[in-house]
Amino acid sequence: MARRSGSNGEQTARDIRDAALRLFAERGYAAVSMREIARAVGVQAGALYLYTPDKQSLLADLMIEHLEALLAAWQAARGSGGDPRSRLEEFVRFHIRYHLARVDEVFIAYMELRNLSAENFQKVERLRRLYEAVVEEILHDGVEAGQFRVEDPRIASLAIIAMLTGITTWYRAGGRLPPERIEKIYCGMALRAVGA
Amino acid sequence: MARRSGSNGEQTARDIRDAALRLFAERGYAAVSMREIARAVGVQAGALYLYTPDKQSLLADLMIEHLEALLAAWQAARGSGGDPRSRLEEFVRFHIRYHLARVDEVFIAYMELRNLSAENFQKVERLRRLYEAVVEEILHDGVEAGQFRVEDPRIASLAIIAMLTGITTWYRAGGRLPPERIEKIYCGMALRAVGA
DNA sequence: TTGCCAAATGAACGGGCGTTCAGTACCGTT
DNA sequence: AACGGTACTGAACGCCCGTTCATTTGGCAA
Repeated sequence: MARRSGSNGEQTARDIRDAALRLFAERGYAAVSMREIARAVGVQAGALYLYTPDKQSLLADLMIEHLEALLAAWQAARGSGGDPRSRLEEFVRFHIRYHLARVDEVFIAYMELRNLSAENFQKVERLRRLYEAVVEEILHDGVEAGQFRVEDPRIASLAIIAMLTGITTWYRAGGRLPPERIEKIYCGMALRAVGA
Repeated sequence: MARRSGSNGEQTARDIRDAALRLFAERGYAAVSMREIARAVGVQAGALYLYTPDKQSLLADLMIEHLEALLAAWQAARGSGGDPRSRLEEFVRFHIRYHLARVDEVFIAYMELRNLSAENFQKVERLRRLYEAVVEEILHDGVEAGQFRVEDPRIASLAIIAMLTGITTWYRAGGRLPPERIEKIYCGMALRAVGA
């Protein structure tokens, strides 16, 4: 056998991406071998190299694509302005909804930073900071408008993001609380945390 | 060469523990080899097996010892009672102080859960839940006493712990903010988050 | 000085790793 | 029916992995 009947390059590319995402999230980048990814896709290990230059890039691409999609989704979802209080609420709801639908991507983007090359790490770090800046700006505006009571907007933004992203470590679809309920609870906590 | 002059079993055991801790935290359990740990200690890989049955146990011991020490430290540090508000503040300050002094242990206990055997995972999970229960109980008491406004004590405790533990991902000794300042900022946010 | 235990060596085991590449099967076009 | 490109195989490369074990050395007591 060589080429299999009905095979198609674009489909295989997607399959590889999906398998790598799932396996990396389940067991960690370093613990997953190229042969395992290949087996999950249904090809030999060598075939993976038609779609990625190396294992590193497979990971880096997953992370970068995730963060770029996250930022793009926020740009698309955010309203045109409004007061800081409602902007923060909008952000919290967006963040939770987006992250709960993509637990694997989020997990990887958090856990596998140290397996990136210096170059890829910088790219990811830049995107992450852009996202953090979204919250920081809202908090900053809220302080200026006298709506929030925050000692240090940078720290507060990190605290809120950590609080929200922590959900992905325990959330299971069909668990005790439905997503809307979780959204509401965290909204309340985040707003109160910044004195709104 | 076989035994080296001045060598001592207990010292080597400590050295192995410390090297494993540092390397696992730096690069991840799966990415660190027994030979690397041995090199950091200054022995051959085979010598490690005089001190640990296998690589797994090295990781599991680090995590279990950390969590047991954390719980013991809280028992020793906690006051005799007081109202929920001051108990929560006491907890937040304790948590931050303890965690900032042990970033490597915390990092490992967070990141390497999936590299544990089922048996070791359960042990660790049990200890982690005991620690989470500390916060949950404070919140529960605070709600009963009418001091806190919390929709779901379990969720709120996870949210607070996630917020606090997130500090370890960006904190660097000698950074912009001194630990006392960080303590104060997070204390304010945590208390406000639960409506205190 | 001999004997013994503790502490460690270093070689070996079987196996898996990421990656490369010459060769091959399938497919759409001519 | 022949062809050319796309998609893939399967074997091989050199290397590193966790773990075991017979052997060697250092220190101490008799």
